[in-house]
Amino acid sequence: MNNKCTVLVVDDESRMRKLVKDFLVKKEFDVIEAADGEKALDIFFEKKDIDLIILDVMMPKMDGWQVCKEIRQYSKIPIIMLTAKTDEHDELQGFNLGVDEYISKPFSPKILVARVEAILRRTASAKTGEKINAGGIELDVAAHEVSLDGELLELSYKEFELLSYFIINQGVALSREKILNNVWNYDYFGDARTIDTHVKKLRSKLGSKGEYIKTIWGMGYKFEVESE
Amino acid sequence: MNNKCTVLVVDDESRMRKLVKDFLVKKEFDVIEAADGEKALDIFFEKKDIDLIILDVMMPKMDGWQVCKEIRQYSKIPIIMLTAKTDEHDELQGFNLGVDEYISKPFSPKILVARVEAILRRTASAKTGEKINAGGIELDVAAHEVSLDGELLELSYKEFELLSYFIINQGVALSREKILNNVWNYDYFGDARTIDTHVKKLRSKLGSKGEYIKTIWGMGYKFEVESE
DNA sequence: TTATAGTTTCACAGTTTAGTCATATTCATT
DNA sequence: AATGAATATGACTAAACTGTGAAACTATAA
Repeated sequence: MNNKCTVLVVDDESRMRKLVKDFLVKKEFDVIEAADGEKALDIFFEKKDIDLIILDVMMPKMDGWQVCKEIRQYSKIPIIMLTAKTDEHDELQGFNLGVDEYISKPFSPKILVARVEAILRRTASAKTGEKINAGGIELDVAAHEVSLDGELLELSYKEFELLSYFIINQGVALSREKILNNVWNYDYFGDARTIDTHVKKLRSKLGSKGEYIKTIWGMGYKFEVESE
Repeated sequence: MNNKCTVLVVDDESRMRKLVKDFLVKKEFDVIEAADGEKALDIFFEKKDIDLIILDVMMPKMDGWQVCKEIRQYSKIPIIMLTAKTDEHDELQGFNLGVDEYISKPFSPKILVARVEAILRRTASAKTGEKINAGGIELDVAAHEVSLDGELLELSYKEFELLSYFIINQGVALSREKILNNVWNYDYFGDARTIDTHVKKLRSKLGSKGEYIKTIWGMGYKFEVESE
């Protein structure tokens, strides 16, 4: 999947860096380490082929938020933040700063790797102008367009976001909460039934293909194409 | 089920280590031994492919709690604690430290193995795309789907949750209380007989495979596939 | 400002499901 | 085999959930 993607791991604790590095190396990633925020910035601006940054929040001199803010002025590179404990305020701050994922220590390295791969998959498809096809529904992420059997479909912003989320996660049962957190924002506190309304519209716009959006009673929705 | 999962067994008594090791090896696990807490930490941070740790509480130099605390700063790896006798205070402490299971000596090695397998199944299924097969019943946690010999089975939300819980804990006897706490919520105050009704429905939907859900008289239920 | 499209909330109706209860059955023990 | 206790079962009711249309609200552009 990845032709040696390069990940920059920033943490002041060498043991933690080593832990993360070893797991990523095992999964065929190139890993560069940085012991503090300043070094991280140096490396990032010097080497130009870094694909993702894993950033510890708690660091001396320059903390993770500052590093993130600095980088975000120049780059949209995916950033994963590591924080000591689940702290909702942190999480909100992170998403405002454009953090892509947020993992609280302690974490399972396997999960870390899974998140890294998921993010790179996501950004890869957005970059290369790749199109995703699911049962005749063609999604052009870069162009923000959807075609039904070649015919362009008019979708609103939210409708597109929702359909993208469904198609990217096809075959996976998605709870309303999960959908809200991903398609809306983590700080959205509205009614979960809003989803239903959007699903209704999507289904009607998708015509017969609307059936791919399945209802999972008591749980949420799932996008699935029959013949697979 | 497991492609040679590696278990780290930490106990100062070599006889106890050997006992646990022999049973795990018989079940196709790789086993690494450590005679004290410090060695355990060394091994854990050096070798990165350990899937589960079995940890004795009573050890010289560094006791099990300390080892657990140390590891939990870096990893969510499943930890099973062995203690000399059931002591509620210990159990609470362990729970706060993030211990996954708690087994009091003396224990039946069979139970130990069953718990190890249950925990690994649990963590494995958390990873996406993992399917669990138990005697022709295939559980796809991500898709929220169950197949019987390849044939998709229609289950309600609760039925699916209950069956998942049974299959993840296959081979483990489950009291009604435990089932209520895990499949329902901790604040559920309804009748425990509700479980019976759901078991009834599950059994009938599972057809001949319904027999895998065994009744343990005066206690609860156990999911077990004959030939195992 | 007004018009327009998009988003969200709400209430009602129609379904599905969960849980209860009474009765039948099974089990362990004597 | 008889007994008492626990479980299985089927029918029923209450509760929970979803689909839908319309109204309220928001943001945007003319």
